Amino acid sequence: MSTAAARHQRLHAELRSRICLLDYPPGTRLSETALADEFGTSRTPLRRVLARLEDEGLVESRHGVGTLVTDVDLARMEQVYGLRLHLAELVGHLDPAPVTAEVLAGIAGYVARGTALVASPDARSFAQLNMDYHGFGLSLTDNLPLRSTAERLYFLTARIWLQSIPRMDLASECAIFLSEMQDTAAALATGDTQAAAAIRRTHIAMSVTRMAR
Amino acid sequence: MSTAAARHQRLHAELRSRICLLDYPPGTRLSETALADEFGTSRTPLRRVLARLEDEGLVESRHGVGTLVTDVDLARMEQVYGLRLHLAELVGHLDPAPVTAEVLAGIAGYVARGTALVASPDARSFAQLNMDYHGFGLSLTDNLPLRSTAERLYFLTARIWLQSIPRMDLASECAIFLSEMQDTAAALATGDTQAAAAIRRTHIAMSVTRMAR
DNA sequence: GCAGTCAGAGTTGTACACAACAGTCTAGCT
DNA sequence: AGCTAGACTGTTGTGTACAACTCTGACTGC
Repeated sequence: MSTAAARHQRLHAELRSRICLLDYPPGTRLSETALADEFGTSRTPLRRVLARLEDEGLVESRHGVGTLVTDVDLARMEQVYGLRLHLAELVGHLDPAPVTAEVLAGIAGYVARGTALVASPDARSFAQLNMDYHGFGLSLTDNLPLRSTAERLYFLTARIWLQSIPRMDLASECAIFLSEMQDTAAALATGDTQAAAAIRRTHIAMSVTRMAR
Repeated sequence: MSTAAARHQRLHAELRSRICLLDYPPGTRLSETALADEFGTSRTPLRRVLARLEDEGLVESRHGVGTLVTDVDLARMEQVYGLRLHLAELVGHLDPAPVTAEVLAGIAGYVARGTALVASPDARSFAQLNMDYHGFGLSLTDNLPLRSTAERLYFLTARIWLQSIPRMDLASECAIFLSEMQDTAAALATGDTQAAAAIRRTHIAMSVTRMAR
């Protein structure tokens, strides 16, 4: 693989992570020159990354003003959630991946991380774990376009939970999350990816209703 | 709207159309300088467009070689079709748009174009009509992410029909297409967008099985 | 005759200088 | 005092020169 494409992927994932973990809160002005300087490159390859983030709806470049992190609210994102629910369900029906020992080891690891999170709740750790866990959930299907589509939509809504957590009970959210992972582990132990996908779907739906309060 | 963004949209739509109508068959080497010259701009804005097309999977840039139109075959695209089927169905369930007089006028127009197509069948005209009609079908939902996602996946598979038509019966395909549009017109006349979406879904599915032969 | 090598053309990737633009602050006039 | 014009600063968008890379083909040595 060419190093240029690899660097592009790295920068894209890094900036996307910063945006979705609210290191760059909505409205933040990202400086192309500052970022290029930080990553030891010129503006040109960096603009390639920002362009992709703009196509994905995470930033918005305005001539003469700056590159602004987009603002998101639950109302505008409800359409995305409506679609995400169905896609989560589809993971269990469209080219489901065989449940290998590797998969079982993966879910066990997430249960462990979830247990640790419940022991010492932290909003940012929750968000990071949720992000990683979403990637794991996508690995349950071999349907590549489904994966990339669901990923795209996930990162579009990922920030909302962190924005809403001040109005919610963090400890309770962590416990619910761990509970979901445990249920998923049980489903995967029997090789039932459909059940795992259904669990994910209902979890997302309930999470939305809790945030909407 | 800034003229820069507008031009970007224009060039993107134009190149995408050329690729999906096989003006640029798979494997074609697109020259950045030649395209920049044709559109009266420099390589920089044009590369922005090509980057987007690459993210969408329609072209692939290789350093020192060129920007190649991607190759697609039905086998690799079956995953995309599997997803498209469900999304087509969702158009009728997720934020369905009210059936206005404008919508009815739209479908009537497409039936007319379909009738003309049956009168004098032509592969390229079919493909163009199919492309426009797909956009119309998306207008039946107000769910924006569903629209953009379905559009993205459509253009990923749009070329396959034109590639397969030499092994199929063009007149028969045109008749089937017209029949679908007439059924859709009847469904929309009763305000039943769910039925319209279901018709679209079954049509896509049957089209795939015919192409697979 | 054949294989290896090297030079050349053509391409995309990168860096940088400059143009275009938006917002702000100040100076000057009324 | 208030208001307007204009310069100034900082940003993104564009153009262009050059670097990095791939492939081809001819040439040279054996």
